[in-house]
Amino acid sequence: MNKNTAHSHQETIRSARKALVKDETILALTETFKVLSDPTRLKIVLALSREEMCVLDIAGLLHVTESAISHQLRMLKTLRLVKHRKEGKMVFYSLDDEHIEDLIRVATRHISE
Amino acid sequence: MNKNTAHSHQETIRSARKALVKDETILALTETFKVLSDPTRLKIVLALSREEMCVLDIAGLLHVTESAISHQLRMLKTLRLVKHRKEGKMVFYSLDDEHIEDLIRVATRHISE
DNA sequence: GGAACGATTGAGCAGATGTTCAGGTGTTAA
DNA sequence: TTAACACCTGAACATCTGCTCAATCGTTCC
Repeated sequence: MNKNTAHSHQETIRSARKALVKDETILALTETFKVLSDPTRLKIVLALSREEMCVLDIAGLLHVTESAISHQLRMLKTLRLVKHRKEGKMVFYSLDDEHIEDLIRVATRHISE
Repeated sequence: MNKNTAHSHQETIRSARKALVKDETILALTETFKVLSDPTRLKIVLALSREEMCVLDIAGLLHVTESAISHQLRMLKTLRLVKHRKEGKMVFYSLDDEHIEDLIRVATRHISE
């Protein structure tokens, strides 16, 4: 039998016994947190949680260019966090996820200690 | 009175009336989400939520170098998410935040639809 | 003392990220 | 048709991020 240090030996045993979270789950979780980790995206989500808005409205509200907003909306759309509705030349966006607001609510409670 | 388009005019009124989230709050929220948006850090937090661990144990468990873990632990320590306790040449880390686990729990519920 | 060990640190690097810019699509109105 | 508008897109850019590597610190044990 190998004479490992007691330390790394215990680690091996513990590691084998412990049921870890699946990598796939870890990635899904980090993806979720990553979307909300950018100020612009978080502001968009917060704005849309109040009411449906079009791109120019969001851009004006956040003082960010149309283009930047459009890029972020595309990402939010891909991740199925927002949905859109066309009306003439305007595109109205709204939240498409009930859980996200819970997540922001819990985080808000967290930062206020 | 200026003849703006009806669209941007309404935006102006709405923007003035609406009470937005403070920028300071937004930054605190994104900071919180950003910590959990990296797989290595999330795994560290999940591991420490089960039990106190030293650097080498975490490194072995996650198959990441000591150095990488140490770097991340420093960040987690700065953000007061973990605390440490020295015992000889080993440093044991543990969670220092009750709310983080709630946040992960809510996110887990979210990804499982 | 010196060797071994656990942990930390800083510089450097490759990859990811968010914005800008210029150009494009599709729709409406003149 | 033409012009204006709302929006979208891809490339380029600067910045940020997480890891590696080498060196270092502090502690323990011989």
